[in-house]
Amino acid sequence: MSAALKPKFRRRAEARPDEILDAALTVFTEKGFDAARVDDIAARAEISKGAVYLYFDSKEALLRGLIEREVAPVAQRLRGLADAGGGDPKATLRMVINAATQLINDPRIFATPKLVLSVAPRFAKIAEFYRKRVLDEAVGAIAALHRRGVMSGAFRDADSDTVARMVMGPIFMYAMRKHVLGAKDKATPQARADAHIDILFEGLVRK
Amino acid sequence: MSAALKPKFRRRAEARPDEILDAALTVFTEKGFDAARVDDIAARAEISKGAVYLYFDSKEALLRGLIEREVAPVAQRLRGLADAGGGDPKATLRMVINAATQLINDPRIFATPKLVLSVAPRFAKIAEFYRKRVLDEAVGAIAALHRRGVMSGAFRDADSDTVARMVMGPIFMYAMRKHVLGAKDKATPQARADAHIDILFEGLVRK
DNA sequence: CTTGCTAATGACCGCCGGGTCAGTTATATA
DNA sequence: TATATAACTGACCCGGCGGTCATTAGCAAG
Repeated sequence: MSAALKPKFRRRAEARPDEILDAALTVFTEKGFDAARVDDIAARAEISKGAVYLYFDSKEALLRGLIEREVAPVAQRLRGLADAGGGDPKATLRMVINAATQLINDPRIFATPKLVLSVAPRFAKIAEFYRKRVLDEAVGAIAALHRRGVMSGAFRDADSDTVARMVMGPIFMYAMRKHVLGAKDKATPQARADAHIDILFEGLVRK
Repeated sequence: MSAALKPKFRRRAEARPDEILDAALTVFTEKGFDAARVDDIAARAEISKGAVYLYFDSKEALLRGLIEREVAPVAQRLRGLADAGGGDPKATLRMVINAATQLINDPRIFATPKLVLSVAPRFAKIAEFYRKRVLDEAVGAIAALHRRGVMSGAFRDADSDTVARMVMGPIFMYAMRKHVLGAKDKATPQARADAHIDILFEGLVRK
């Protein structure tokens, strides 16, 4: 008990807002928006509750700030996958399904969608924001990919929005089952992705 | 303003618990579990808050009671559709997708799943209960249907769980988008179901 | 060292909402 | 009409949490 005695707090953090949002994401995800106390978030960020209110006007502002921050990288990733894969729509779609199936396994990646879904009934603005900036983007990207595939003759013609739902729906449902309802599964992500691609590409019916 | 003067309250309702649960479902769905006040629920059931506590120990008990009551009919419906459709797996699956696509449009039908999803992070027991009694039942029923189809030569062989996810996932995703995120769509349920069935049965790839 | 400023604290307030309970009103019985 | 009892009310309590603010701790500059 000699040299250390770390200071009661450190000053001048431009990094503070981000640290607070990190803490908020963790606590909101663990407990849900209402049950999470601002004190919890402050504690997790290792500052006092008062300090939180230096950077954010209210608990709700914390939520909005968090979701806005989290949307950007997702949107970017989505745009990336739309353009990726060179000219081969089949290969690209395969890649997309593989990547999404892998990524969704990570609880941290699914944390924000999960949070948005849970607060959506009470915060219509947030719901709309997320729908337009994430869901519609994703659906649009996959639909566009499908249409390119139809043009190039790789895919049969079909309703592109439905195609998007058949790509994302099963993955989304798996995520909900695992991260929200707490199910464990035996199949590896790779096996799931392979089966998904096989059925989606070849269909269910024996020819 | 003479004869009526309706009594301040009516007595002896064996129907009370059910009326309260009806009110709870409405209010929980509108506001979410935490934001819903027991006073709100009482008001909606046209009784006082005190009366609610004559029938339920706590707000949480209200939630548990509600979900337990709502699970039974869903499970029953699932079992029904699994057995229906005579011997033709293709026709049965077509029917299942059609029915599910139609049913999910009704906000009241999706209300409980939506509620469960929103409280699941905080009430692990409820999440598990719902997962086993509803989700696993549904997945099991569809998987069994698929396996029957493989036996009879109607379907190609594939991982049955993945098949189940490809049947339910797109429908579930549509429901979330509509009932949770508040999206409106142009396509009719029939059109969506038809496209879903077409892609699922025939596959995406041009032969 | 002093001064000035900002980052941060932590004790505090007020209110909201879950839960209680003494009292009141309807009903059954006779 | 009188009595007993079950159903119900509504005022109340109290703990917890969002939000505030006077005060203090750290830092930079002269």
